[in-house]
Parts: sequence; C-alpha cells; structure tokens
Amino acid sequence: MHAKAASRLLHHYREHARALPWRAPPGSGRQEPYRVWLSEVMLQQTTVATVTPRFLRFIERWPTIETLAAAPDEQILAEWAGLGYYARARNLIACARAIVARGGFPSSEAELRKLPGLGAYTAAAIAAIAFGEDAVPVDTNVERVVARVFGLADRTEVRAAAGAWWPVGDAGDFAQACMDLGATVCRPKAPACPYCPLRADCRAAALGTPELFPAPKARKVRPHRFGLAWWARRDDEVWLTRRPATGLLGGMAALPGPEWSDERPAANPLAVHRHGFTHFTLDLLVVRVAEPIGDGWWQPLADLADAGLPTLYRRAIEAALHAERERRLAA
DNA sequence: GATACGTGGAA
DNA sequence: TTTCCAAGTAT
Repeated sequence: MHAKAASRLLHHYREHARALPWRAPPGSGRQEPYRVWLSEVMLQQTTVATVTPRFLRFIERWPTIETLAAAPDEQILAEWAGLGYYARARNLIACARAIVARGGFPSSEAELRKLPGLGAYTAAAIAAIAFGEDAVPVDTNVERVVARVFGLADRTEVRAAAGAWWPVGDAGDFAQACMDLGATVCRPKAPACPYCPLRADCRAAALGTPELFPAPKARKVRPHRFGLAWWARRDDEVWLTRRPATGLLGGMAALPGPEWSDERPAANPLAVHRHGFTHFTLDLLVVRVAEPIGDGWWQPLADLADAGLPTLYRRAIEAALHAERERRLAA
C-alpha cells in the first residue's frame, strides 16, 4: 500500500515537474555535483525564492569548483552577504578546497558527510541527486510528508519510516518529489489535501488533523539585546571593519563597535536600527565618532554594495545616512 | 538533546 | 506588529 503511494507521488512529480528552476527536469538522471552541492548548501534553512538569484550569480562568477576554490575568502563571503548563516559560506570555502585537493567530489554519502558544512541531509541529497545512490535525505519537507502519511506525531520516528518507505533506484527524484509536495501542497499550515496525490494513503488526512503531524515544536521567547556601532565618516567614505572569523556574522564586513549587551547603553545615537535574529532581537545604536576606531578601512559610500555587508549593517548604515540627511535639512 | 546561527516573506 | 518558518549544521 505504501509502496503504491510512493509510486503515485513519483509519477505525480514527473508529470507536474516543478523542480528547482535551475535543476534538470525529473527523470533526467544524475545532476552535476558542483551545482547540486552549491545549491543544497544555499538552500539550508533558506527559501527557493531567496536562493535562486544568488545561486545563478554564484555559478556565473565561479562556474566550476576549481574556480570557486581558487577565489579569495573575502570575495566569496561578500558574494554570500545577505544570505545569512555565514558559517555556511566559511564551510563552503573549506569544502571547495578540500574537494579540489582530493581530486573531485566523493560519490558516497559516507564520504560526503565528512566534508565541512555537509550534514546528514545535504550529504544524502548530493549522494542521491548527483550520484544516484539510494540515500534518504530527510529535510523538513520530507519529515512533514512522512509524518502525515504515516500518522507520526513524534519526529524521532520519522527517519526510520522514511527509510522504509523510500523507493530503490529513484532516491533523488523521490526526494525532490517529497520536497516539492511539502512546499506546495503538504504545507505546515493549511495543507491543500484535496490536491494531494497521497490523500487516499494519508493517515493524518484521514484523521482530519494534518497540521498536528508532526507535533508542533514548542516556541520560546526571544530576548532583546543592544549594540553600539561607531560611525566614523570622511568625505564620502565610512570606516568599516571585519568581524572575528567565528561566531555571529563571523568573518563579515561590519561597522566597528564593542560587544553587544543585555542593557541599553547610555548614548546619543545618530540612528537606532532594530534587527531580528533567529534567537534574539537587537537594537543597534549608531553613534558618531570623530576618528576611526580599531582596524579597518575607508569604504566609499558609492561602493557600499561591494563591501559585502550582512543585512544588519547594510540597513544600519542606510538608517545612519538617512539620519545625516535629515539633520542637514534641519540645520 | 539543546543551543547558536540570518534573513525575508507570509499570515 | 508579531510569529512562524524555510531543501540544516556544528558543537
């Protein structure tokens, strides 16, 4: 019964192919490892809509893993700026160089799993999609689809169920079929069950409460934090620095400033920018200083887009420039 | 197993 | 406005 359901989903996917825009259509076999690897890393916790233009720019600039591996760190980090989760970019660099050093991509899930930035999901996805291995990539879509089909509220039971359900010989297409279904029909909220090719096989749909599978995660409060950013200006330039190589926004261009704290600093800021991170909200107080503080460089305002600023600092700088204009008009 | 780690779009 | 959540990984 469940084997028939898998077959039905696979056929549905191959007829209504709406895979990732840049990926070869279903049924075309193995896909180019470099592109699969790069896109799967970009897609970690990031939507297709966000990734698509960034992925296309990346492969135009660095068409092969060799060209990417040879590029300077700062250029790759700058190209990644705005995509978030910057450890991915740092791991991407290390991973590209490790792959080139060993003479090419490993083709097995186990070997892929050893590379930096490739966890259980991504290693399985590359093995299945690029190398045709019978790997089982369980992402949040697969988890949800399997949880609902089999009526499993407990997420820890889902991985084994997926492994038992996965069709042999079609792992890559089936993974993409599940992910497309999860993204378009079997959504977290308001799933479109009437349009689902698995409706007749779905335990959660039969129970009438698909949204309870898998069980919703407990949510927690997001603390509020505060930061200072030094605003040193000269003609049409602003003083920037590079953040420490690890941790939050690690290795990225930034406005200089002290470590963030839980208390709002006593300061008279030029501008205050509020930014939501995954695990806390930050108020960044941009404060004028007469001279540059710490190591860094003068960045021409006309070339700010080339600086590779993460969104927090890009927006904070926009807010500061706006405040400067307002003050000039008021004076 | 729990936590740190970005950002943007949808409801 | 707030909350949720997205083709997760590292520690």
